[in-house]
Order: sequence, then C-alpha cells, then structure tokens
Amino acid sequence: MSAADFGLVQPHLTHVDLPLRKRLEARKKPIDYVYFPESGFASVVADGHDGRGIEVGLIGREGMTGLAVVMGTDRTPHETYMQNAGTGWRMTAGNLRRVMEQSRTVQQSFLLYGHAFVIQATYTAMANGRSKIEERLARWLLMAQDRVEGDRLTLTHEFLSLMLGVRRPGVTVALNLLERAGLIQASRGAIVIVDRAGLEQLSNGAYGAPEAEFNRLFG
Amino acid sequence: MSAADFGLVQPHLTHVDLPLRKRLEARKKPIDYVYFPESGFASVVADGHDGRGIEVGLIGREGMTGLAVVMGTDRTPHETYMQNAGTGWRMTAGNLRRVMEQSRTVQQSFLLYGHAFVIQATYTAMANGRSKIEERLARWLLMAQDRVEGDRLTLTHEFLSLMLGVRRPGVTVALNLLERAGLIQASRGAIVIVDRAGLEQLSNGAYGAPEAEFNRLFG
DNA sequence: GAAACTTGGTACGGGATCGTACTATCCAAA
DNA sequence: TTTGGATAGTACGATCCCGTACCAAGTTTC
Repeated sequence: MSAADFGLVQPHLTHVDLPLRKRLEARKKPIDYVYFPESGFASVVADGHDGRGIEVGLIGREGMTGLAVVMGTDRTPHETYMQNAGTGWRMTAGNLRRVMEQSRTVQQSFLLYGHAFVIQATYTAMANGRSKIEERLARWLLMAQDRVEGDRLTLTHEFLSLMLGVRRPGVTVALNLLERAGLIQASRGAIVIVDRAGLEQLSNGAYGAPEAEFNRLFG
Repeated sequence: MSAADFGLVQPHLTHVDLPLRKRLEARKKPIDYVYFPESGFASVVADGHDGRGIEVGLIGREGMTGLAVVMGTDRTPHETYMQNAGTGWRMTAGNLRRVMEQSRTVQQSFLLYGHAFVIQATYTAMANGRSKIEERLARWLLMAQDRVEGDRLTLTHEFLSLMLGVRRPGVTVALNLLERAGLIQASRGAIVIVDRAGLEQLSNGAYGAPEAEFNRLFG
C-alpha cells in the first residue's frame, strides 16, 4: 500500500491488545470493527450444525479480519477469534467503508488480500479432503509459524484438534510422529519448529500454493 | 442488479455455448473472459501436487467465473471448467475491469457474489473435513440441482468421485445408499433427485448454510 | 450383431481415523 | 506440600475409506 493510501487509513486506526480467544467477529452478527493484527493470529471457524466448529481460515499480520465488510456486507456465518495472543490495529467497519469509497487504490489493496484469503480457504478444502492428519498438521504449523515471530508456538493438542477437526489423541500421535522425525520439538503447551523444510516435505503438497499466490500478489 | 447497472454491463456481453468440459479458466494463466452461465454449471478445481484435483467451488446461473478479476488480479492457481453443459454470457476481463471502475454499484454486485463464493468455499472445507461420503454426496447433488432446470443430473460416478476427491466405488456405494433410501433415482450416466428434503436431512448439516447466506444477500 | 468401450456393482485386505476410556505427568492453587 | 485441574500419552474395538481388482451391464462402433 502506498504512503498516500496509508495516510488515508492511518487516522482511523486504534492500537489494541488482542488477547487469547478474543472474539473479533461473531457469527451472523454485524461486524463492528475490522482488525489488522501485527502479532499473533486469529482463526476463522465455521460452525457445524452440531456446534463442532472447524477452522477455515488463519489471519495474522499479513492480513485483516472483516473481509465481509470489504466485500460489501456486514456479517458472515463464521466466528473469528484470536488463537495466539498479540497486538494489532482496528478501525470501525463504517470508517473502512468510507475509506474504500474514497480511494479505489485502498479498496484494491484490501480486495487483493481478499483474493489471497479465498485461495487459502480453497486449499484448506483440498487439504481437508485429501491429506492425512500429519500432513494437515504440518501445514497448519507452517502457516502458524508464518504469522508469529520466532519458532515457538504456544498451543495445546486439544486446540489443534479443534482447528483441524480431528480427535485430540490423533493430534498427539501425529505430533509425536513429527517430533520423532526431528521436525518439531514438543513440550507441554508449546511446539518449537525445528525443520521447516522437513515439514513442508512431510505436508506432501498441502502447504505452499496459497503462500506462493500471496507472494505473487504482495511479495 | 439495477436496470441502469445492467445497462452498463450488457453491451459487453456475448452469448456463448458452454459445452461439457469447456475450460473457462486455466490455472496460473491470465483470465481472458469471465463467464455468466445461464444454464449448466462449472467446477472450480484445485490441483494437488500429484495432479489429483478436487472441487473447491461450484458456479451456475447464480454466479460468475473470473472472481480473481473482480478482486483485482488476473489469475488463480485453480482450474475452472464446465461440468454440466449449458449456455451463458461472457465478457472480456478488460471490459469487466472498466465497467467496475465506471460503476461502484456494478462492482458492488460482483463483490457481493464474491462473498457468497467465499462462504461456499469455506463450507466445502468444513464438509471435506467433517462429513462422510454420503453426506458430501447429498450436499453436492443438492448444490448441483440448485443450478440446473429440473431434477435430472447427467453425470457419472467417475466424475462425482473426482469432484469429491474419493474413490469411484465409494460413490457407487453411497449413491446406492441414497437410492435405497428413496432420495434419488439412479440410472446409467444420470441421477434424478426425488426427495430434496430427505437429501438435506441426510447431508447432516453439510448443505444449507452457504445457500442461506446467498439468499440473505440476493434473495 | 459382434467387438470394443464406458459405466456401474461388488469384493478383498489394509490403513486411517473414530469415539472412548484410562493413566501419567505437569502445573498451579490452596 | 498436598490436591486438583489441565495437558499429554496410550490402548481398544469400531467404522470409514482406501487401492485395487474383477465382473456385469449398458452403449457405441464397425
């Protein structure tokens, strides 16, 4: 985004704390604020009819929440909340709408990120349909590390199982597999990424394509 | 879309035949035309690293191809081709860009459909992660019927297996299950939907949410 | 109408994942 | 220091789905 465009957006931004599990969007409720994380990341979670959600999107400092507003509506059927605590900026949905109307190029920047998000979602659909747990896990860990500083992720097996939509023991077993392969180092409530290249290889094609598309657009 | 807006779009539209398997978008290639099907439907297919694709989106008369252009870029990593022959209209990507620039409200209409498409993709991710074959099959049949006239779908088990990313015999077995339940009537190369409500129920929550969102926006 | 091809039905063993339950370990609060 | 809760490891049978193979039945081609 150009300096001039950022100048239009910046006055509306408020710096905010984004603690763990803070809800940034509620399902089917009007979106009040859109958030631009600068650290940590949020999960977009689709609710199944039986209340068992599954993650369909991951948003960190590369992106923003509130794409529904960018697309011209005010809500989605999904829930979005912080999965890894951090900080960021937010602006009201109304101000976002006004700035986008004011500047085509600002709007264009947000739309381009929207495109990147769609691609991420479609590849999540592919991974969920085609990949084994350890492959999806490797993909998720890589996507998460892309969005944090350093190589340490603070999360439990239970949380990962909710994100991937699988059993908790399934995550435990898969993590042990990754650890024995020397790709990660697990401890209670935390995972350290040791070998990114190895994880990418193990993901067996599940990781990479959306990231390549993002880099083509913004890199 | 208002009559005035349609007046801006209409001059650029050319009526075209959309035969089975016609490719509307090639992966990672610049999009020349965007298509508005009036009958039949197209599949958006993500390519796995091993070349085994899986469907991540379904587009019929309710929508359009070329969302990447709407979002401000010229290509996607996906492939889009007609899955059920029909007819439609197309316009060049350049004309689409110009019309959207000319009219905020035209752009807004297309963006709103883009939102609906994102929701469809995210629920596909959920279905792929959580639902059994027969549930996903019921969802797919309902989505397909939403996009054709009448209750007859012309497609083979083989094709369905490619769309769902499962084995062909898996589709055969699941279809027989649906038929024994009196929900469909299968014959060589064709499926007749007999009981929509029953299919929705059998889909176990996999069908419905994206359609509800679409209706909220356009219904 | 015979041959070649497409499509659909069925079967087999194997692997992935499930739901569940139980135990072990770590950490924090009392 | 003890106790209780959160987290992780392991095991069990059941179920779903896989890859593959083979055959049957319909359809097209010659």
